[in-house]
Amino acid sequence: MFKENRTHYEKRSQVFKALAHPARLFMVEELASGERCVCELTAMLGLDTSTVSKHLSVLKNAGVVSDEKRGLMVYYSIKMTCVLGFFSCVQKSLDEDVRKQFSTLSA
Amino acid sequence: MFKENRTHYEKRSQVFKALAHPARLFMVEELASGERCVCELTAMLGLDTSTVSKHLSVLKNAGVVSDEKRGLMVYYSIKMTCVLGFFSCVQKSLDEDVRKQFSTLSA
DNA sequence: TGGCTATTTGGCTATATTGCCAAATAGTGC
DNA sequence: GCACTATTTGGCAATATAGCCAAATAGCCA
Repeated sequence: MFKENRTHYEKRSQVFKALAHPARLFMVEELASGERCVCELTAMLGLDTSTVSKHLSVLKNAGVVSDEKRGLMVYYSIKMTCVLGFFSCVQKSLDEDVRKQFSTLSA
Repeated sequence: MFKENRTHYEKRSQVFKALAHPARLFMVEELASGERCVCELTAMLGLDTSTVSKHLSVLKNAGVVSDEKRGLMVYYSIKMTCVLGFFSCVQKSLDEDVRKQFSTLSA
C-alpha cells in the first residue's frame, strides 16, 4: 500500500517540503509578479544572502522555480505555476476556520 | 515586505508543512476515497499507531482533515478538499521533468 | 592581471521533526 | 468494578532543517 510506493510519495512530498517555509512561500508569491534576482529577494526578506540562496535552491530542486544567469545576477522565476492557484485555496480554508472560531466565540 | 507579515506566511506554511511528509501525503490521498479510522491507516502505512495518530493530528491542526469519534474508533476525513486538485498539478510537473531529463539523456 | 559585485558552497550551532516505546485516556461490554 | 480495544500523549534518541559567517566561484571592467 504505502511501503511499495514510498519513493513515489517521497518525491511528491519534496514539493510540499519546498513550500513549507514562510520565507520560501513569500518568494514564490513575489515571483508570481515576475522574475527577481537573488539580491532583490534578499532585500525584501531581510535574511543573509547565503540563506536566501539556499532557500532558492530548495525551490529549484523541487521544480517549483527555475533560474537564469544574466551577467552577475541570477534571476529566478516560477516554473510550477499551478502552485499559485493552490495558495488561494489554502487562504480560503484558513479564512473559513477563522470565521468559524469567531462565530463560536461570539455565540 | 516580509518581516511585517511573517505570521501571515507562517500560518500558510503550516498547511504545506502538514503535507510535506510521504506518510501524510498517502493518508490524504487515501482519505480522498472516503473516511478511514486510525487503525485502517495504520495497517496501510506499516507504522506504529502512535506515529500515525501524531501525523493525523498534524493534518488536523493545519485544517486539512477533520475527525469524528464513533464508539472506540476515530474516523478521519478530508476537510480541505482543494488540496486534491493540487496533487495532480504536482504530479504533472514531476512527470514533465522526468520526460525532459529523459529526452536530454537520449539526445 | 586585479579589484569589484553577485551568488553559491562548506561548516557550524540551534532548533524542529520523526518514529518508537511506554503510559494515559476513552469507550465498550461483562 | 474489571477486562479489552482504539486512540492519544509524554518522553527519548536519531535525523533533518535553518540561519549565520567565512570562503569559494563566476562575471564584469579597467
